[in-house]
This record gives sequence, structure tokens and C-alpha cells, in this order.
Amino acid sequence: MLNRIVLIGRLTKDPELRYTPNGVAVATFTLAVDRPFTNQSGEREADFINIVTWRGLAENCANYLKKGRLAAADGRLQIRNYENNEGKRVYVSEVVADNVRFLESGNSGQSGNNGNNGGQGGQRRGQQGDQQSNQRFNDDPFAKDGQPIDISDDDLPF
Amino acid sequence: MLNRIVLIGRLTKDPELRYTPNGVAVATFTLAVDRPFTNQSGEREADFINIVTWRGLAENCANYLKKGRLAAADGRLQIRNYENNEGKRVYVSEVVADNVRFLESGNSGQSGNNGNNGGQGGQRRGQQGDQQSNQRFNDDPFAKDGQPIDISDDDLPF
Amino acid sequence: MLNRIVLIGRLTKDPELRYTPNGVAVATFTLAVDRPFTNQSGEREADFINIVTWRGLAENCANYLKKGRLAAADGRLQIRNYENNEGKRVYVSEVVADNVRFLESGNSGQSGNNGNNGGQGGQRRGQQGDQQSNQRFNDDPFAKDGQPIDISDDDLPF
Amino acid sequence: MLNRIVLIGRLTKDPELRYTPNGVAVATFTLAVDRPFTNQSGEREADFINIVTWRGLAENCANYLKKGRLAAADGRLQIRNYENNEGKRVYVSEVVADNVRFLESGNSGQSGNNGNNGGQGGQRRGQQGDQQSNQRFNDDPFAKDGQPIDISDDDLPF
DNA sequence: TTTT
DNA sequence: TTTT
Repeated sequence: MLNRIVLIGRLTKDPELRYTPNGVAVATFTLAVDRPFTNQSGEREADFINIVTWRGLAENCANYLKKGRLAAADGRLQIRNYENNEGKRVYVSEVVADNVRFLESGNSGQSGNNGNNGGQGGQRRGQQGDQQSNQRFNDDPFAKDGQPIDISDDDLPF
Repeated sequence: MLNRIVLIGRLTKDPELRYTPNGVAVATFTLAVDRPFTNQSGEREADFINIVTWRGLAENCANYLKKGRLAAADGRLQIRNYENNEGKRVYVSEVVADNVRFLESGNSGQSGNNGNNGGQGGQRRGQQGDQQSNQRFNDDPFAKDGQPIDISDDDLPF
Repeated sequence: MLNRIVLIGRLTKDPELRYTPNGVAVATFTLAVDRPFTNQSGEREADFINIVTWRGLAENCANYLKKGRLAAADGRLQIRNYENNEGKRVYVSEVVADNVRFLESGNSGQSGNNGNNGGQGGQRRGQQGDQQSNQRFNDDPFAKDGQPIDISDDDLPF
Repeated sequence: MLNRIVLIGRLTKDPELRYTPNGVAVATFTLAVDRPFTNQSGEREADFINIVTWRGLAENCANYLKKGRLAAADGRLQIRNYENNEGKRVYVSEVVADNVRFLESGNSGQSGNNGNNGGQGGQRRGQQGDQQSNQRFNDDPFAKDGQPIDISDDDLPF
């Protein structure tokens, strides 16, 4: 009934931008979030948390975030599950963010930028077939190897 | 660097209470948290989110929470991973809650109770060997089948 | 750049429903949120936190919430300030909630209700001049005595 | 019963560090948090939110935060009230933070620093009477002019 | 493997 | 001005 999460961490890689068959942008990336304590050998571990963003925010993330950058994500925790190729149920957890803040300006130029994303403008890309349009969904947006698509635009929560 | 989550949902089962080899109480349960939208067939789905609590809060959860009850959890999202018996890496996500609120009083009696847990009192159970002491940790506190213990008291974050 | 708050508490009074000159619904109420500790005389104090909701959510709150009911609010903390009649600047803090959960079903009937609000449907009331339409904004939506209106519909954040 | 807030913003001034009569450190500062929308004249306004931190975290904030720096605060919203010198009740809202993250390293040196505070170490300053010890509490930790102290160490929540 |  |  209520599900709200806020994270601050660093991207483990550049974001990946894909499009649904209907041309809706989706970006995925992973934040490394340091734990607030050290383990028994004195090292600080991190949680690696998958983030998904949609539409205009997805495109902003793809444009402005890079591996190593510090970012904040605000959204909801989602637990999906699917059957893998060995017929076993696999659970995937990810944060569906409706708000991402870019906490580092990217030391090359970009002055005047406040480190903010440009809100939640919901632009929808056309079917122009550019170089990114071959990136389509599979069962797990964080998986590399393509499973048949089972996420359609009808699933979109907003 | 910052990791904060708040959930409200219903328990899918009664909590499970276990103890580390050193006698520290741990309770685990799962909250069904309704999604804020319906899917393409008009049904409201839920996310099933694992919760872990420690010490006095664990014992309060075990005492006052039951299957179906409404509860709020406030904590941090943790992603653990371990190698399963087939040598494959499995990812487990869970919310380590430092605050749980009991939002239903349990319609039988219990008047005067405010629906609150009793804070974070950190009582530590002795090694009396009572009927619960055979519940020990394995790799995944949410798994039923016993793997060798790899969580010791040294891991405790607080 | 990021501002997210989640509260659970009890309403100190029934909500108040008003409308902007353009017919947009606004509900205000106060949540008493118990502090997580007791003071030096052993009493648990509470924070009394003003909540504002808009549009369809406002009307749902007015319909389903009552004095004493338990509710959760999720939103953003806003600090407004205005000059009072003595020319002094007054600061008003309130939570602008985009999500409110009704955690008690209202013991009279209402079965089938899940305790949820009906989402964020943004219905806008017409200017029919019914018995509530004389409730208009002043400087402080939580104040009783009418100051000249300075919140117009242009201020609406969504 | 539950009260959790996360903010990211910039300090409007350097933090102020004071001590209670018993030598417990308290730091106060204000975060300017941009609103997620622009007003009717196209300007982005901000909320100016008071933050209070205690003990070791207070001393870290005083040492590492400066006017203009970006920071995240995680805590609880508190609404205090007191009677001012004209016998009028004044309401003060502030976030009591148990976690503050320094999101900018302070471009001078300090390499190797992760931008994190050093946790919640609760050091307590002795009564050495150094140059800061004349900074004592009054009714409102954010007020400049001294009212008689009414916050004693007994009020400390942790 | 899931709750109302 | 405050709720159970």
C-alpha cells in the first residue's frame, strides 16, 4: 500500500537505454550504495541496486549519467519474477525511480546546470529505427541475453 | 551512501524467529505491498518484499505480527548474493528494518496497546536451549533448507 | 533537489475541504505523529504535522478520513512564509502529500474497501456554488481567519 | 508513529555548532531544497529547511559543511512550539537528522575522502570552556537572540 | 511459495 | 488549537 525508497550511490557502469516495441524509452543502471557499517574484516561493502527509469527521465539519465557518477534515486521497490531457461523461478528486484538527481556535474563544461534532471517530461520516441531501436526488452531488463519480450507498453505504470 | 525505504503492506505468513549461534534474535517475514496501479488485465498486483529485523525488535515482531496483519517497515534495502548448490550466484534482496509499526491491533483484546512496537531495545537471548534455539542461520534467512551458516554475530550492523 | 517524507499518525480533527477560485479541491488536516522516545517526565510527545492534498485525493481524504483515524502520508515538506497583520514574517510548514493511505477502515460497514485511497485521479469540481464553495484560500490554508487570497490555481504544482 | 524524511539541498550558511550545558554538541544549519516545479512567473523556488544534528555527527557537520555545499539529510520532522516575548505561540519546524551525507568534497584537497560523514560516533565534549562553550541553547536553536535555556540534556532523544 |  |  505504500512503497517509497531513496538511494544515493555511484553508477557501476554507463546506463543502458532501450525502447519498448511502442517506442517508450527505458533506462537501466545500477547504483553501488555503501553500507553504513564495515564488515568483520573492516571493509565497507556496498549494495548494488538496479534502477529503472522511463520516458523522458530515462533519456535524461542516458544523456547525463556515466559510470562512477554520484546520483540519487527516489522511487518504489519492485520484485519481479520469471521462469528462467532451466524452468526455475528467478526473482529480480529493482527500484522504479520517478525522480533521479545528478549529484555531479560531469567535470567537462556544463556550467549553469544545477545537477538536476529536467523533471518528468514524458516524451515518447517515434519509430525512427535509429541505432538504439534494436535494444528491446526481455524478461529481465538487466540481463544481456535476449529472452522473448513479455513487457508490453500496457504494463507501463504511468 | 544513503539507503532508506518505507513500506506498508500485509504479512504473507507468520514471522519466523531464529537465533544466531551467539543468541541474537532475528525475525524474517514477507510483506505483500500492493502496487499503485493495475496491470493490463485490470488486476492489482503486489510486490512481495522480504523483511529482516534483529534483537528486541525481532522478538516483538514474532510476538505481535501474524499472517495477514498490516504493518509498516522502515529500514534499508540490502542485496546479498551467495553461490547455490549448483555453483550459481543467487541474489537475495531484503529490507533490514530498524523500525516496524503494527498497524492492526489484533482484534482479540490487547487494549491499551498503541499498535506500536516497543522501540529498539536490544535484548540478547541467552543460550538456554529452548524450543527455538535449533533455528539457526544458513546462507539465506528466507530459505527453508539448511545451508552451512555464513552469517556470524560479527556481521551484525548494530 | 530532493524532498521526500513519509508519516504515519492520527488525525487531530476531521479534514477541511476547500476549493480554489478555479474550483480545484484542497483538503487540509493535521497528523499527530508520536515521537520515538519519551521525554524526561516519561511521557510520549507527538509532532502535529499539517498535511495538504489536492484534487481527487483531497476529496477522498475529506470523504474517508475522520478525527482519530490512523493514516499514512507520503509527500514533500514545504515551508511557506507570509507577512501577518502585524507585519511580521510567519513561517508555515506543511507536507504536500501526493499519496495518503487510510489505515483504518472506519468500523461502520464499508467492507470491500481496502483502506486505500483511489489513486491520484485529478477531478476538478465545477463552480456549482454548493455549500462548500464558500470555503476559499487565504494566506495560510491552516488558518481560520480569512486573509486575502494569495494562492491562485497558477501555483498548483501538478 | 512513523516519521521519516530525506532531503538533498545546499547550505544557506555555514553550520552553527553549540553545546548543551552538559557538553553535548549540536549543529544547526538550513538546507535550500529546490521545489520540483516552477511558479507562475517561471522561477524555481526553494524550501528552506532547518536541520539539527547531535553529538559526533554535529561535530562532523560543523567541520565538513560550508555555505553553498550540497548535502543530504535523513531524519525525522519535528514541530516544536514555544511562547515568544510577546506571549504568542510560535511554531518551529526542523529536521532532526541522524544521517548527513556530504555530497561535495570541498575542492581543496581532501582526496581519498568519499564524501561520507564518519557515521554516528557519539563523542561528548568535556567542559573545557573553550571558545565555543559560550554557545548555549535558547528556546529556538535557530534564533540568534538568547532566550533562557529550556532544552536540557534530558531532552536528548538518543 | 504469497497478503486483504 | 491537537490524536490513540
